[in-house]
This record gives sequence, structure tokens and C-alpha cells, in this order.
Amino acid sequence: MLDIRFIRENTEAVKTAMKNRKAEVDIDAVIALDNRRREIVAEAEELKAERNRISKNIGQMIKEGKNPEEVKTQVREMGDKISAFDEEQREVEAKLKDGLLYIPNMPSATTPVGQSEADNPIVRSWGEKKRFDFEPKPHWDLGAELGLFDLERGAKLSGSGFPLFIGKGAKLERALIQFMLDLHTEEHGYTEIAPPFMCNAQTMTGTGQLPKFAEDMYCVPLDGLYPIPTAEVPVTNMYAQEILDRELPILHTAYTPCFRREAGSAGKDTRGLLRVHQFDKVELVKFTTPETSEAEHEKLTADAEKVLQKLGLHYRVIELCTADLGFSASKCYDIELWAPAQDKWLEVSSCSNFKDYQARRANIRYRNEEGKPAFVHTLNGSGVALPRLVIAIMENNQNADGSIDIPEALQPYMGGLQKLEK
RNA sequence: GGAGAGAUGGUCGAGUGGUUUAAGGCGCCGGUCUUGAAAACCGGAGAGGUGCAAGCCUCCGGGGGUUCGAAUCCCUCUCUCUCCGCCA
Repeated sequence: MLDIRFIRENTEAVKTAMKNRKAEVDIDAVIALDNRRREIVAEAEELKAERNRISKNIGQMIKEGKNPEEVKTQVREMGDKISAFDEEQREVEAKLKDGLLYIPNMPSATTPVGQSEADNPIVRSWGEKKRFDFEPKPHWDLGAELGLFDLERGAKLSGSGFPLFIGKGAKLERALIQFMLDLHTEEHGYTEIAPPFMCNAQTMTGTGQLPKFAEDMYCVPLDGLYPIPTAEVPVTNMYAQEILDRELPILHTAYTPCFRREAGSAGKDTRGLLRVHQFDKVELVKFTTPETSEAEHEKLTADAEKVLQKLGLHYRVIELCTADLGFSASKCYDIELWAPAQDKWLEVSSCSNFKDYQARRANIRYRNEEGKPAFVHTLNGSGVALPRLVIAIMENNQNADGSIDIPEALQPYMGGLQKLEK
């Protein structure tokens, strides 16, 4: 959420930012609501101050044995006026809040302005494309042949997009999760969190999933709960409504399954594990001061990259331009893995700096150097998401005989196994 | 699922309709004293909104009601704790 005062004082900058984002929001309508709100507040407060004064006098009159009935009637009439103001104030504030919840974050000053994802600049790349002296097979063929997963049976249980892993395939999931959690906790200084996998509407609003993106999520209406689309949701909101007394930055990592309806992407990347409704992910979340968030964003991205370097996978980092930036993000790097059989780059991580946008929605504060409460900056990134990581490992490490080499760093987590084979 | 108890500031905790302008303790910050510290003593300090400011308004778990006036009385919801039942 943007600060209404910021919008009021920087109206043209906000409008330009929204245009660069290609976001259709009515900034003038929000400002008009704010103006009305302030008018109401001024009038209502004047009345309330007078009522408080007179009510005190009534107590005094009773003590002195005077009859207060005439004054009571007068104050009762004031009370009716105040009630009317209060009611209108509630209505206007609800509309204003709702309007603000639909306005995306301001892109950072360094975010490139662009028209589409084609304008996302490549920041850097690591490793190089592997050469094959045979035609590399797609992961869905390899997985079926080696018995690592059974997508048909997953679909039987839940529908397409709910993968079912078997044997060494299931163990590979578990090994990758543990490998990444160990890396981030032992070498990068994150504290591991095991959060709830379902959250309520308020929590979903705090990080920006609600109200605008309700159709992207699953929902359990009977209990008002949503299966989380990412660990970002519970881990960021764990400090909602709090003033943090702790030293910043706070670094958390969490493994969770993620549930996404993928509405609007029907028919796109449907084969194999490319785009699924349920997947595993290890997430990185940071809470920082405004002074350090940009540096922490670079470090967080590097922490995610480290996973891929240790696994020896060719990747590149791109920066999202204004047109492609996520709703709540101010600045974002995507990390993409090369998948040879797809002949494509696959996104495995989005590392975002949200500045104080989520903190304002979720009301997460710290005490600044003056001891005054101020909003923290929140950041997060996948460290990393599993399905496409598994795709890259399978397709890059395949051999002519259909076996797959397990990356050295992962072997201890696979009980010393070096190869996936029949 | 049933029965009961509770929710007050950073924390503990007092407060049954009008000097509550939320006492007091602990913790925190500043000062005096001290070589320095501790102790003692003195002082300071909540959050949000509005306003150029002085100030004013709101906030005692959330919401609603009674009243001239609510932390206090009534209704309702949420959460926590205790006991019982069921259960991996």
C-alpha cells in the first residue's frame, strides 16, 4: 500500500509510475476521497471536543445539585450529528482503503522503464550451455522412463498439474529441499521457519495477494482459509501488527508447498513439470531498514544464485522492467535456468524488494534511530522453486543411455547415489 | 464438540459510570552523586489521525449497543488458558 500522504504530495510522479507499469488506477478518485475524509474529520473533531467539555460540566452540575436536563438535551442533539459524521467517515475510509489496496507499488528509481517482458535487461549469466552429442530428451520422457514421477496418476487424484513423485524422484525432492535449507541456514545466516500452509484473508492482504488476485488462489470457504501460493505470505506476515524490537535485518528461510490456480495461463507450458498447481519451494525472506534494503536485495539474489552454482547449472539473471514488475514489488530480479530439451530459459526465482509497501499493508514496524516507529522494508525471493530446478537437473545432466547424473553437492543428500538410472 | 476463566501501554498489574488527564512495580532513556559502575534520588517516555502551529480527536482484544458521559454496564465475534470428550 502506498502512503496516502505520499500520493497527495507526489501526485504526478505516482501517475507517471502507474503509466509506466501499464496499471489502470484512478489516482484522482483516491485523492478526492482523502480530501473528503479530512473535511469530515475536522468537523467531527470540533463537535467531539465541545461534547467532551459539556459532558464534564454535567458531572459538575450534578455534584452541585443543579438540574442538567436542558444541557443533556443539547448534547444529545450534538451526539446525533457526531454519529452522522462518524458513519460517513467510516464509509469514506473504507472506500479509500479499498482504493489504496488496488494501487501497485512505485517502481524504484533504478527499475528500467519498458513496454513488455521483451524489455527486461539481462543483468548477468553464469556457466554456459551444455553441448550434447545426442538429442537431449525432455524431462517428461526421462521421468517416465526412470519412474521418477507419474503425472497421470497425479491427475487421477487431483487433476492435471498435481504431480506425483515416486521412489528416487520423491527422494530427489526431499534432498533438494534439505540441501537448500542447509545452505541458507548454515552458510547464509537465515533462520529456518516451518509456517502454516493455509492463511486467512487478512494475512493474504498483507503481502498483496488479496484483494486483487483472489482468483489466482485456492480457497477453503468453510473456514475462510487460503492454501498459500508461496511461503512469502506466512513468513512475511508473522510480524504483522508488531513493532520489532529485534536487531535488523531479520533473515528467514522456509520450505513450503505452494498452491496456485494459474488462472489465465491455461494451455501455456502445460507439459511435464513446467507449470503446476502444487509445487515445493524454499523461500528467502528479509526484514530490513530502508537504509540497507537495496544492499540486502543484492545479497538475497546472490544467495539464491549460490544454489544453482553449487548444483552447476547454467543460469542468467534478468531485471524486470516497469511493465513486467509484480504488483507489490519495487524492484525485482528473475533468475532463469537453461533447459536444453525445452530450448528455453525457465524462471526458478523472483527476488523482490517491496520497500515499505507490504510493511504498510501488514503494519510491520521497527524503531528507527530516533526511537520512533517506522515501517520496515520487506524482501523475498525463491531460493529456489523445485519443479523447474528438477527439470534443469534432469535435462542438463542426462546421458545418452537415459540415466541422469546427480550433482556432486546433492549426492550426500541422496545417500551417496551418483546416478539416477533404471 | 461441551463447561469454565481470561484479554488493560515494552512487560507485570490496579481500575464496577464523571479528579483516569489509565495508578503502581519492573524494564528503558536522561540527570545528580561516583575515578567508573551499581545503589539511591530527581526527571522523561505509548500508538494513530488532523492541523503551519498551539492544540484537538481516537485507541484498554475486534465489532455493535445503552448513556449527556463507558476501560467500567449490555450484546456479539475472535483468540488464549484450564477441565471433560473425541482424535494423528
